[in-house]
Amino acid sequence: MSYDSVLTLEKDCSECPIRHRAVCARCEADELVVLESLRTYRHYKAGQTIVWSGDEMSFVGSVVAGIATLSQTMEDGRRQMVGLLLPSDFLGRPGRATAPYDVTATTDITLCCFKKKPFEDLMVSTPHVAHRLLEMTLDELDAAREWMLLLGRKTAREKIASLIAIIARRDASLSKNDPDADFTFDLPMTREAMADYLGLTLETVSRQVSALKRAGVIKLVGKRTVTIPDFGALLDETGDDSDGGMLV
Amino acid sequence: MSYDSVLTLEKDCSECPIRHRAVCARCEADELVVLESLRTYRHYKAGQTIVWSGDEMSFVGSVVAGIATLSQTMEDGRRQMVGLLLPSDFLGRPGRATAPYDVTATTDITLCCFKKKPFEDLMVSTPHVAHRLLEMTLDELDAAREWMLLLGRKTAREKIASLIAIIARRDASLSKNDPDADFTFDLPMTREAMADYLGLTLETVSRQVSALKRAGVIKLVGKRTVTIPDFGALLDETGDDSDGGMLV
DNA sequence: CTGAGGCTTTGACATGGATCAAGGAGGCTC
DNA sequence: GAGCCTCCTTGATCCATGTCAAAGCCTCAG
Repeated sequence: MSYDSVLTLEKDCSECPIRHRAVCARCEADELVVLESLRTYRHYKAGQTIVWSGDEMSFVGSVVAGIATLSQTMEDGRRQMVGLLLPSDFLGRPGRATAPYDVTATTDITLCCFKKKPFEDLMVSTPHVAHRLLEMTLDELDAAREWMLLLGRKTAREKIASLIAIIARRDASLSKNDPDADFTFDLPMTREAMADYLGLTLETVSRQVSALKRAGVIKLVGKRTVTIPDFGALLDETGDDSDGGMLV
Repeated sequence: MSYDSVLTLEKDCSECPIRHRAVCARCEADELVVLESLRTYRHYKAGQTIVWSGDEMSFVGSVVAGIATLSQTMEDGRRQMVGLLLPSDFLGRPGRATAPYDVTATTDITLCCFKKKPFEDLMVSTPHVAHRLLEMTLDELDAAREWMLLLGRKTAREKIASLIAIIARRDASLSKNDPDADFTFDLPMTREAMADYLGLTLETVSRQVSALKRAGVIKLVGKRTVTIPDFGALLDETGDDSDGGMLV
């Protein structure tokens, strides 16, 4: 294995960090061999735009490491984030020529890409890929619909609490913290990005974060590091069903 | 064919009105035979709840005729519609036990249903079904994301104009009207339902409909029948890119 | 250390949409 | 036709959030 390939994570698929969660999750060893022969890695720097809305998309792929966002912008500059791509999430759509949203790297990011046409062929020949992609798309649709409730009906304070709870939960599931301990994590985004997710202005975000802090629901260390002394208290602020919130 | 089966649209799949658009669109004649042996029709009256959020869902299926909505309700009664099921749309999710939303018939409705387990088997054995379902799910995801922009960033007036434009377009594509003529259609929902879609109150909906009428963008005959004298003028009110709006 | 630039906070004020309240229009039953 | 629904409209007022503006904090380059 070359030094370069170590740097860029281009290992065997069998050692890939997203092996068990990405579109290829269900593939057998022989299918992986085919995938491996088709894939190429791409790297983008934090802040870089990966695709512009309306551009032709010649490839599809999975996020291996890093975070990207999907967003739409109106003519006058109003912007709404419509999706978040975390490691193992899939980018692009087989069968579509142009991108419907802007895709932006929010951290340095590595993608495992396939040219669109070969991937479309793969979808036909490899049901495991198609099936896993369906599963992932259905999950994304659920997430989008939950977000619609947030955007359409929640107050600013509920929106902030919901976002923090979602990020906290994700971090908890990744880092397997002691669930009883206070727990602490970083908000991986600016106030402006939070505003774009939540359909608010950055000033309102700032004010509501301060309000939750004053109320003791969260604690801040610096601007970005959050500690949650009582997760239940945070959930009470989200406006979600008390039980529904716990189920996830 | 029995009298009863004519009444309930239970014809051969080959004569089914949604044959070319539903999950079964890609199926060959031999696959249809299998589907036909598994399907059962269900009927619901306008206003009836088809599934409650959290209920176990023992079936999945397609809308044959009529309209249903997907909605979420918060503890205090705030409600957000998160999806619309029109003829040929698919209801339910293979692999999931309970419904994540309320599903309500807004008109009398007929569903072509399959028990969940046999349908899941079908998904494996019939790639045409799985593939079509993926395609439909991706379309729904796009629609959900477009709606997120509307909910998060559009003004009340833009929301109303967008909703009317969407309904108008759908009716136009169904009825193949002369595109240059004024065209006229019914809003298939109450002001309250419109409010639940758009994240507004029914009063605001009423006011903004009146405002668009005063501005000459739409004309009303009765409460529900809308005429659009100049589609371009309506699109200008939606806040969408002038070209993007036209592309669809 | 100093200054510059990006991010964030906070204040003062404006306003779009929500809320509360009353009444109108059309359709239904009797 | 009378009375009663349900749905819709309109007015008055309130308030959450947006807008505009200033200043604070942190980091980085020099």
